Amino acid sequence: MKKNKYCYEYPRPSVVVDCVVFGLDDDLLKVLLIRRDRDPFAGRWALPGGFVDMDEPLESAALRELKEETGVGDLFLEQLYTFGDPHRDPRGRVISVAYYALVKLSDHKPVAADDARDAEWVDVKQATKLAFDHDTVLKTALDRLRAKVRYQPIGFELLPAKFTLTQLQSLYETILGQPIDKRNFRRKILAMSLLTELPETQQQVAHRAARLYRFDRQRYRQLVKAGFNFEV
Amino acid sequence: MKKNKYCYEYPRPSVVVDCVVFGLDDDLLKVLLIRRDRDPFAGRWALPGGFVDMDEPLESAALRELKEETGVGDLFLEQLYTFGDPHRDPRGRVISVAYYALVKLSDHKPVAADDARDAEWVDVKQATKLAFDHDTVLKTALDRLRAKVRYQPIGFELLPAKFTLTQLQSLYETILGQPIDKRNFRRKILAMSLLTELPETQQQVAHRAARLYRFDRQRYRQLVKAGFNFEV
DNA sequence: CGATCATAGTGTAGAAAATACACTAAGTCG
DNA sequence: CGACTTAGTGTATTTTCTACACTATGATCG
Repeated sequence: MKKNKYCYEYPRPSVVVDCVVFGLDDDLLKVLLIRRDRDPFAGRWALPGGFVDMDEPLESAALRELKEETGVGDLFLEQLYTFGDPHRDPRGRVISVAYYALVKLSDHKPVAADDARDAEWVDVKQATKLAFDHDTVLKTALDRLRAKVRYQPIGFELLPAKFTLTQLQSLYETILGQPIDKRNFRRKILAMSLLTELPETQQQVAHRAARLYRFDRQRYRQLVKAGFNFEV
Repeated sequence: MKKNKYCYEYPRPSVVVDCVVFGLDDDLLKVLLIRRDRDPFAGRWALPGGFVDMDEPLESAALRELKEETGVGDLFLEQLYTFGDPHRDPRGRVISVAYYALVKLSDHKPVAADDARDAEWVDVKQATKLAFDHDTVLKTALDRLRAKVRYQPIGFELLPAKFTLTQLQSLYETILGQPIDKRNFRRKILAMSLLTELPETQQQVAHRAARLYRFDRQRYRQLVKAGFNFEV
């Protein structure tokens, strides 16, 4: 006896949040997908997401869904776009507020076979034929990530806390899909003075060990306030 | 006998679209506001907007609202952000998908005192203490406009079809809030080859008449496809 | 009808930023 | 200890950005 308790004078759409979660697995950019076990689109991959509670801000809803799927708390999260085509969900009018997130896949390693949900990290190039309009959502997120990474240092969110300059460069090359000159890249990145050189080097590599750096978030905030910009 | 016909198993928020409509009035950047005649926020200025119909795409809802308020059809319209704080409307949960638009105020001159609605073009600098969270929405739109105008030639949407380079420069100065060097500006703008020089000049000015130009939208589309970028 | 006024329109030189490019250094492994 | 692998470094050239001031043209007014 819990059906149809909530009645309104005019019809209302459902509102969901969907999350495009990016992670970097070696040199592959991956996205977190969920295998749907019921119709519509049973058996197809979909973006994690769910309904927004009535007393819950949109961003909190996105965070909640993410924690349920990935267990990850500390991450970069930003609103992407709102998709509202009347027929994007065959069950009825569902408006989706999409977010995209960047997680340090390397730190929180609980990758596949989570929480009883069939969640998996999939190479973005393989992630096609998704449920609903999620192909479009993913493409929008990728475009945004590519555009944003050029003028804001968000790439660090995908790397472990300590990383080498080569890792960082390779990340940019992966996201932007084009090779970058090593010397020019290093000069430019270091000129931003957002990186702190650590007294440590890489361990257990079969060649000269590279210096480790960390991203100096505090300094970044200062520079943003001072009106700096950060093109790569 | 039309109350509460629409019943659901779980509660649902209302969804509205709100529009931030910018127009250029001489050297002032203005925004279209509506004086609210009922509570909440009776007597305060608000952004034009309204409920999304169940079978209507979000952008169509925004366009519909805009036509109702301004009579303007031909305009630049883009989704801005979705505002979903649970308490942004004291009457209940209302999620607002905000759009921003640029209109050629100079062409469609039916400015104030429209359609029985108390709509008015207000200098953006004067537009404060708006209803709901519309101060935030307006600020977000302004930030977006300022950022976007630097790398996409959307400024033209605010000017009449035929305009002088001085008008264009003054528009950029108004939006960006800083003076620009005349010679450098002209060189850069003309180098993009997005402007077609017209065989006409300005009329009825008490000094040397300036050459008129028009924006070549077709050429713009070609260049976008070719991966050009357009920083100013 | 000539002087005055207001804005249109134009070029260059110096500084800064972007690009292209190849070798030596250091650590591991067999 | 030689071979292998990646780390780390500098310079010259080209391109882009910036700063800057005078002449041209048309309208108006006395």
